[in-house]
Amino acid sequence: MSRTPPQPDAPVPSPPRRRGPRGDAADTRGAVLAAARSRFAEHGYDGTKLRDVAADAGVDVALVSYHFGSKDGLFSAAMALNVNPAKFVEELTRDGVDGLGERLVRRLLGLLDDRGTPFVAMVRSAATNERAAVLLREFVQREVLGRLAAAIDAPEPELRAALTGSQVVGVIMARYIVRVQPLADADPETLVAAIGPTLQRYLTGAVVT
Amino acid sequence: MSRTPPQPDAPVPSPPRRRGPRGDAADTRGAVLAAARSRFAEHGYDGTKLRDVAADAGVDVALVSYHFGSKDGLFSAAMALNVNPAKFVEELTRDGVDGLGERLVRRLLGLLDDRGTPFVAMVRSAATNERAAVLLREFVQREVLGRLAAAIDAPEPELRAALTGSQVVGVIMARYIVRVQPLADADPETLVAAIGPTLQRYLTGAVVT
DNA sequence: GTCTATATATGGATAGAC
DNA sequence: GTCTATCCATATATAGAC
Repeated sequence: MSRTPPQPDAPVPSPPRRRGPRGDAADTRGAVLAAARSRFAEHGYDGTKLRDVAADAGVDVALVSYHFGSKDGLFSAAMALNVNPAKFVEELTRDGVDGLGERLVRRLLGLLDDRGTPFVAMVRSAATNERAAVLLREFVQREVLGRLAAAIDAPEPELRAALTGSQVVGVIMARYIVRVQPLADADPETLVAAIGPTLQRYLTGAVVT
Repeated sequence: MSRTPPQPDAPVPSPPRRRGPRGDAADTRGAVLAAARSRFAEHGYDGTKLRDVAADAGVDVALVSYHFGSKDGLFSAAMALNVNPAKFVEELTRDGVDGLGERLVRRLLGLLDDRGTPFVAMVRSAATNERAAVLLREFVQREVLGRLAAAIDAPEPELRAALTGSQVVGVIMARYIVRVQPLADADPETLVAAIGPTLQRYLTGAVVT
């Protein structure tokens, strides 16, 4: 197998770009960011080429470097989350700890099922790129699991948070990246029923002997 | 951050290699395979360079191509599992279905905790490389989860198998790749107690409403 | 701000001497 | 079987004209 042959997602037949400032809304930066999110989510950090991002955004490659300095800079900017972790956790825990696991799964799937979310990109990139792994670890641990652990009240909060994170990451890998059936195409509520109790136990149940 | 600066795992001070057949055991092929497993596990498919593999093995780069034809060929050879899935599942299910979840976790951690196992390489590579993703999906689904689903006797065996797989992959990501604490350094038996019941429920419990 | 052209680096693969 | 030398493709980054 020829190692994922050079297949640009869409051949992008090099649309004739005219010179000078763009006539339209001209938010080059925004267009590049959107394209980058999608690319990073699909192919991970190393698999994403600046040329493809530029082509998707309909701008020249050089502009990417111009606006974001480097591929790293682009990645950082693209990963800036569009959801507020604090608000996210607050909404989940607002109604108490009962059914928290189910609510967490439901909310997460709702967030991830509409494509291109930065989180999928982070998980994908984390597998091969050290920078992405650090970002993911720090973000998940501090911004999400830390808050979650603080909100519940049980012994060994860090372990509980990590266990919860492991199941969440596993679902993301299985459903969105590796696409194991029937999990990949399962109805969201099926997964809520199946996985919710797991997270509930990790968060509030008996996890250590 | 300069995107994982060019840091070979060990600087490898280019040991003076003499010409002609190796005087020692001379299992060049085996040495290359071992090095490849370790590299693929550490850096994934795309992150692994033939030059590094060759350096680790103490042989010339050209020999890698000579023996395995291409990077793809090397990957396939390296991924040839050193554990027999059929035997693995048989041993797990031999004593019945009680405590199956715990036994599965315990056996898995025992397998993965001594480094460089091909499975970590597959998970890591699957995130960005399509070939690795296909290999992982097919292997896990057919060789492991399929047998496991057949061995237990419960409705919706495929969903159960996939759910089990998701938690397993999640632990691998969290413990070996992203290294989320305290899960990364947790005592194996702690994880057996924490995660075993989850798998037990996925395999034999009530997972759908 | 945007483009062209190019420097620079990297990594897989091959030809051919030994 | 092993090594040297090299080709070639790919990709990031930058210089400088417009």
